[in-house]
Amino acid sequence: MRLAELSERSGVPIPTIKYYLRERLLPPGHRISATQAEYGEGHLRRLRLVRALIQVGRMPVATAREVLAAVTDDSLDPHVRLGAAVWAIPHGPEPDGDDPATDTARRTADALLEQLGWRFAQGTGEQSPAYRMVVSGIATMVRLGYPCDVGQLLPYARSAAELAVADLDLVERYERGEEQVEAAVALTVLYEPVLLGLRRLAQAEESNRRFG
Amino acid sequence: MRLAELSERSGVPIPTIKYYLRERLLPPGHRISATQAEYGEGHLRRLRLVRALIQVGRMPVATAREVLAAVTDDSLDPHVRLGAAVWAIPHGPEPDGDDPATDTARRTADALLEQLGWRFAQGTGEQSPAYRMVVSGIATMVRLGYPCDVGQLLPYARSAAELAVADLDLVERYERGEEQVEAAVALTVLYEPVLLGLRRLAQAEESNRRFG
DNA sequence: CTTCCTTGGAGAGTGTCACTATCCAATCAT
DNA sequence: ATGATTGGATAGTGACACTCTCCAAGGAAG
Repeated sequence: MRLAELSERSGVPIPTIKYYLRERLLPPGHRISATQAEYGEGHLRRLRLVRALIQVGRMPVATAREVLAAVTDDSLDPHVRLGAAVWAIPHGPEPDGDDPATDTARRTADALLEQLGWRFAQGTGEQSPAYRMVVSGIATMVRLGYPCDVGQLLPYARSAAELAVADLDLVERYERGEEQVEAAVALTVLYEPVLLGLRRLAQAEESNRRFG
Repeated sequence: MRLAELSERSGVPIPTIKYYLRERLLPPGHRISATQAEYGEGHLRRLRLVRALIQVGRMPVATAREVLAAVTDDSLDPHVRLGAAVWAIPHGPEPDGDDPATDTARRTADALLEQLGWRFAQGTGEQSPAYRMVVSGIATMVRLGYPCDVGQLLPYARSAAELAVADLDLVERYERGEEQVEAAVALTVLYEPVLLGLRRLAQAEESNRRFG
């Protein structure tokens, strides 16, 4: 398959594909001659994943590159690779270390994880992006004057635990290996908007039930 | 309080506050003289909310303006206002109408809502942003070759329903009125990163339990 | 009073980042 | 042979959230 066909079948404009190639989000095609390269189904698949990460996951190009590098790194054990890929995924704004609200948030988060018995959640040694994400979110709420204590967060954490079970069930449908890692990344990222959308719909439904 | 003090207490640079004033994200201060204006606690509160919407919610300025306009619109009934504010909130990429994957996604979403009995979820007349968000997310997964049928989505929808109950419980702690609408907006937006972060942490925990 | 500093406001400029337009020489199709 | 197409490199575009610079009108210190 040539660049033009890759573009047609993926719906991504040719210059954009060239850009992704340049940024090493997409591996180069198999060179046929000095001016032609051949692309396979793997490229098509990878290209769609890239688009999903960038457009749906709103991920910066540099971050997407890291995630994809982890997905493809054959030198790692699949389980480790999965961890590395998901580890690289998001990370909004970093928690502001100078802010007392951040300290409060950190204590709340730690208490919550303690109560849930999530010992691996903070990551090994340094703190995981997910942990920082939670802390920074709580800190923002504290700053705005919303209480946001452990009791308030618990139902959210319990729902998150259910979600994780559903996630892992889906991931286990795939063969261990690159395919599974790719599925994990895709499902983690792509279910986010779906989940948030469903939450909004459920809110509307619940709101109507109570006040309607 | 003068602009300088507002800036110090909020941590937002003066030029940025001026920018928000220009963009009508922040109501103008009470003019004391031709060159001076006084700002109150309400301004500080609003300013922090603006930052939260833009930086945490990654919301474009224009969208934030709409949301805030709905929050402040005294001519509307609080319940309607709440709906209007949340309605305006985000909405990543629009579903691509020309794509067969979008049709599949729409059917899946409709079947899911049918099965759940969520009748208000699609919005009145036109489709709600949340519904479009869900459709576009499902379509992306279909395009990537992930099955994503009703059975697969159901556990997510059930968790979303639990989340909505928790959300509405929190919102009901506040007095009906602007305060409540503001709380609803803040909680909807600010709990998103927390929720997604908790999901990642729970995934790590669950993954460790299964493969660790 | 006068001199200096600060204030709020307005317009233009900056940085970032994902993408796109333009060229170019080599090569393929006819 | 010859015109179109390909992949690759370089530079440009557009959107957007700020941020800089200037200005005239007040206020404050001497």
